[in-house]
Amino acid sequence: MDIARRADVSHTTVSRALQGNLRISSPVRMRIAALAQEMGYVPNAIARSLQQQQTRTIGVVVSDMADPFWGEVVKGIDIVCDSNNQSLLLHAAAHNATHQLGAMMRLYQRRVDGIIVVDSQLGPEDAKNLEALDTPTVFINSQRVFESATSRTVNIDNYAGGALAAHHLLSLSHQKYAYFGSPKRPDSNRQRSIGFVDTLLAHGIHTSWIHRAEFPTDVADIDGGYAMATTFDEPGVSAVFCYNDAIALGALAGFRARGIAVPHKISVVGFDDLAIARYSWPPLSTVAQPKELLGQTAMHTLGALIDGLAVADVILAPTMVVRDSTSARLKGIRS
Amino acid sequence: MDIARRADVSHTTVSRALQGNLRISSPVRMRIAALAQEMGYVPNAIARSLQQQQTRTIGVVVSDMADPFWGEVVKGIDIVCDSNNQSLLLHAAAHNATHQLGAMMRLYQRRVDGIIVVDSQLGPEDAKNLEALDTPTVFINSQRVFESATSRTVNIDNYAGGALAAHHLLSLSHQKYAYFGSPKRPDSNRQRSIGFVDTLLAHGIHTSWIHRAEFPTDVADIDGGYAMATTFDEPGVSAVFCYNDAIALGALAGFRARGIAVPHKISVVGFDDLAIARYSWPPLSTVAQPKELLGQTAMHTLGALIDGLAVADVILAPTMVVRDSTSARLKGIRS
DNA sequence: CTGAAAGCGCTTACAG
DNA sequence: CTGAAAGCGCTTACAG
Repeated sequence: MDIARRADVSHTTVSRALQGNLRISSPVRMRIAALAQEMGYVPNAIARSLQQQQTRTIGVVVSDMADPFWGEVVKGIDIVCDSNNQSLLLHAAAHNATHQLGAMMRLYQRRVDGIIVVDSQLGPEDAKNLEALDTPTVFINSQRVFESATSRTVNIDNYAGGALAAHHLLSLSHQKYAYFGSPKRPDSNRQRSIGFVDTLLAHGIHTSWIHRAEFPTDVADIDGGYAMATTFDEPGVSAVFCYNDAIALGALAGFRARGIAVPHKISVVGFDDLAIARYSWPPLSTVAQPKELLGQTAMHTLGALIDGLAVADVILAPTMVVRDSTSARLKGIRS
Repeated sequence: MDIARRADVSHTTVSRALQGNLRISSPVRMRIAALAQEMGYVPNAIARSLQQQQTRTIGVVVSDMADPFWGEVVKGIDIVCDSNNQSLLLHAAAHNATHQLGAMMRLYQRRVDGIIVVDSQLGPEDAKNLEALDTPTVFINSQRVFESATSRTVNIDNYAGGALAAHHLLSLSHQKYAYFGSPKRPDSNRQRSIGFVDTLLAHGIHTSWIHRAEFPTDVADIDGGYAMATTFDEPGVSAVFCYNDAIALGALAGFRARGIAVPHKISVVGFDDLAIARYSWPPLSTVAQPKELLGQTAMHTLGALIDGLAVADVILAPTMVVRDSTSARLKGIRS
């Protein structure tokens, strides 16, 4: 270390001084600090990581960074990383289980202290790989459910979200309903639809009055929503609950293309509350997820896991945001 | 190294075998590979980085990860990182020059091989800090222009984009125009508006027929667009070009709130071509930026910089995407 | 074809 | 209060 020579002390002393170790005398500490400043010395975090067997880095794997929903979640993660003086190693395009596992492997090579995977597609068959990685991991809105000793889960309460949508629509006295689902997200799709349907049934809506649509797994959500809205044709349905805002936004466009007025002919509710939802036409009624909070909570859970503390899975509550894409039933499609 | 003992060879041999070094005999290589596999050995990239003085990591600093535009750019960056076997260290919420410099400092501590800053707010006064960092850097869509030996720039041609918008609107025979600008992005805002205005002037539009609006710097783009649309009041203006899609989307909502039909009363064109732009109401005519390509190009430029090759700044061409938010002039606001 | 040794830039127990 | 030494997990020039 050059600065050791110029300060005429040892290596060791410089290292300690820069850490603010109180065993180093104040004058020496000042001199070293000044010298470091002047020489533009910046400690090498790589060397430090190697020595300490800890990188202060957390890995994040995301299915699709172009999705604004995940953008907000990652922002939440980043904020707490920043305030913890941790860094964030990102894999931004891991759209299936294989890619996600691959990304986790690469993160492990870099010895991240922990991993957050967002929109996880991993299932029980991956549990052994996970344990082999032996890195604390938290899953945000995982799409399949399974247990692993080194991992925890932070999820939105999808069932409750579906119920929220149902209550809102029920209060508007609709009678026939539809659910526009996403085939790519088995677990959350199921939970949302079940929460929705259960609630409708509990309020006297007959099964035959509840319809479902799904789109091919290889099309984007928004296109899927558009497609479902243009082809959907159940007489009397006046309210549709969509798996997420992207689908709802597509559906809005699809209904418009058919000349079916929202909300007069049909009410639509989404899920997520994207930034854009307030500005769609009509402004979208939707079940809101606390996106940044999901990220922050995941970081806190991961922190506990890393520190070896006991932590439980967490489930966050959604809220209903009413805007103008829903209104009281007048009449449905065709009659 | 445990595996060295079990294979009954040295440390050195294991290291070489795992690298596929041909100087190691084939049988030994096989045996070691099998052992490594069986023992679940994964090389420590941190140690490797320290030894090689190269981390194969690139740092990315973004002003706001919740913005879908940057999400797509980062996705482009990630894709080439992935195929280069590089990792991506992200700082996701550096919304001003100070934060951006701070983030770059943290990246330097981790000895990233290079840095990409997206939506850079840095200006000439930061040049010396940049050079002190002595890390190859590329700026994507930087908002201020300056030179630095260690950095390059990848930008959209903002001037050409403004001209594209003007040509499109001119072809629809509008007469009075407005530009809805973003005060937070001095350089690109200026370029887009100048490209727009120059082109209009060149086609005989009188200066007094071109109006501009801007919103307070502390409000979000989309809200700013809404605000401008609801307050804008220049008689006869029948076409507005917005700094970006967020502003245009807000403006669409604002005009709608006032009962001003788009495009019948007023045409609006955006800039960016966000995924949502096709699904707004009406679908937005906009100047498209090649978002993933911006990210990929930045990576290639950065690669050259890292390898010490000569590279120039690059300017990418925008394209005009015509949808339904623009049409031939009928009449403007009020008359 | 294989190994012993040095070194990347730090931190920290041990000794003084 | 300060320093010499060992070690984190790798790679690679040098020697054999």
